[in-house]
Amino acid sequence: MNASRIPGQRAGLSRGRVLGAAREQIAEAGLEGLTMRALADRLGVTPNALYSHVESKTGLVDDLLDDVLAEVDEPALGGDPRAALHDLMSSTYDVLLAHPDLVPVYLARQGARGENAQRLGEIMLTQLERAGIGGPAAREAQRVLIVHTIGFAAFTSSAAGDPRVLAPNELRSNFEAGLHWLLAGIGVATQAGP
Amino acid sequence: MNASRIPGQRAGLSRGRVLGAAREQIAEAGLEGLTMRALADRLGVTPNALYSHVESKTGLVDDLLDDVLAEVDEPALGGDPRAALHDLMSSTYDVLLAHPDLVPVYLARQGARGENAQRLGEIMLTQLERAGIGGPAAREAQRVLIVHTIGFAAFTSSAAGDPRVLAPNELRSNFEAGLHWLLAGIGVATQAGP
DNA sequence: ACCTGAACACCGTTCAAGT
DNA sequence: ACCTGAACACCGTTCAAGT
Repeated sequence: MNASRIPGQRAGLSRGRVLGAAREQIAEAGLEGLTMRALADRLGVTPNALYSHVESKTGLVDDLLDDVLAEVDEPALGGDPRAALHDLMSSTYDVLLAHPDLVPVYLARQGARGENAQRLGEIMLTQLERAGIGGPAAREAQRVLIVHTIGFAAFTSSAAGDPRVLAPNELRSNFEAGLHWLLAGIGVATQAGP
Repeated sequence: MNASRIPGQRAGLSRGRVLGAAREQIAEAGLEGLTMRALADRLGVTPNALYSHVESKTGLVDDLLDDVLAEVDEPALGGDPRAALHDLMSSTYDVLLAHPDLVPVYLARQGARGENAQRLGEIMLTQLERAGIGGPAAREAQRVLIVHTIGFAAFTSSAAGDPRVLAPNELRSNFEAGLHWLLAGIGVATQAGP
């Protein structure tokens, strides 16, 4: 597109601008529409210019994934640990569904390598500890809750394009039902379901 | 590779042979190694010849996915419905882990379009009914159990390439723990965990 | 350090032709 | 109907060069 620049001239790119453009591209054309070449076009740059700010397409997507988790609401520090765990998973579900194209990629990658993913994982362990669950049992509970939350978000987002769709409301309350069953099994359940 | 054939000569291809070669290719080179061109090479054929037996690469993978589910053990008809549900999900988990490269694709696709997937879904509903769960509650339970099983299989298979790995045994008993929590919550639990 | 130009080594899929 | 030959419209990534 932009042939007015010659080698050596800056285009004003930055890592942040590249990630932002990637989010725009996904929003407009879906995950399959996110190619290095389309991304370069959007930024008015040749494809290889991106590699000055991003190590690879895989790395770019990894950063995108972890950035999404920054939007998850952290529970208050002093509150009820059971409610905190419920709200944390529930907020994660909502945040994931706000970026439906990225959800299927989550379980494919190792679930917890980015900064935000690790931080959320530690918050979970802290709240589990406060609820009386520690050691290996806490890590078991943590994995089950993560799988349920990301898995159900993936299920919901893939069902969105289906002909005989369920209403998102129904799938959300389905997610909540499972979450309560799990919290009860782990031993941190509130008295009543919603 | 094979330049000895001229247009019009048969190569002896069939849908079954294509699917079989696809499985071999995945086993040797992983899912990313499954390309139409590599598949054609393996069969001694030009890439476009495959389109006489398969509608697209996506369709091929869909068939591969559903074929895997044919290996799942069906529960005995007359037994305890709680045990049947447990064994069915447990067998599904094992079968999925026997094909780790295909697992991440499952949740990305609509979970239940193939023949075998639908058949297993109906078996679940039958056993839930026998356990006293019917109607919308049964479909809720069904979704939660499916998400847990496929999700945990995906988690386990992605953790297999990890440096600080957990033993597969540990992840399997982690899966079992979550499964028992869910069955208890649904209302079809056995008295004791494993 | 940041970008362009050009290229490498691939993809899935289609179209026309041959038997 | 089943295959080849050739091509279309793409990919991610690398290498050399320019400022």
